[in-house]
Amino acid sequence: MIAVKLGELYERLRLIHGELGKWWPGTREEILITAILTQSTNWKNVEKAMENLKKVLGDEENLLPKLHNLSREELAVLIKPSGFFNVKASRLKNLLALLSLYDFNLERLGEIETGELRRLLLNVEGIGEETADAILLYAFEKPVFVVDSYTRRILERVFGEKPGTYEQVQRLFMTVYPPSVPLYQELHGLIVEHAKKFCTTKPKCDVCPIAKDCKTGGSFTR
DNA sequence: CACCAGGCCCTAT
DNA sequence: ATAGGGCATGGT
Repeated sequence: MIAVKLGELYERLRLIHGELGKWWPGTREEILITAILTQSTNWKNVEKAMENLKKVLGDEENLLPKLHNLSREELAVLIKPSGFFNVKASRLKNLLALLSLYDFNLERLGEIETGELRRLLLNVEGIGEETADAILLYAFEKPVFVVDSYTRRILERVFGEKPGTYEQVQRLFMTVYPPSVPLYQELHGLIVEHAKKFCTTKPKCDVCPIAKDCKTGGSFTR
């Protein structure tokens, strides 16, 4: 049995899934929106909700200011397919309120120091660590690694590791992998895509190419 | 029919 | 710190 090294994970996943390209679709404005819509929700449902929004607001720029002018109730109806529509409508409004303080100028927001911008996002009710980091990595292109439930699951199943806190997992990845926006974007996407195929709640290790190196066979090493 | 999906917040322990 | 419940639609 071969021990899988965390540092080899990216390469292994790349060989299995190829290049993802732009994994998180949409403009930066859309990414800010979908980051909230996708919370614990299938991407298909997020797409339906986004289509509703575009249908009403048009699919060109300035989505955010237009959204800001909708009421929470109007918003809730439009994003219904994404589930949790009441809480998500509030969360979106909260984020939009923050963005409005910067006149929805994403360029200017992007110039804010990463740690500071992260704090701003975390102060928004409804944005937790994962959503904040997803926004930082995919919308603002900051080299911050995103940790989600799949990342923990893979750490657990493939490496037999107790995941620990969000920060611990994030630091682990960011220690092993050098800070790189394309790398972090791609690696997180690969983890999600791999997990969706093989690391569902009912593991499909029988058809997973790296299952033979999982904790049932391999061991974790740095 | 049951179960889950690219979380977060609040409460209780 | 960690566990559990609520939030809700649509796909399998």
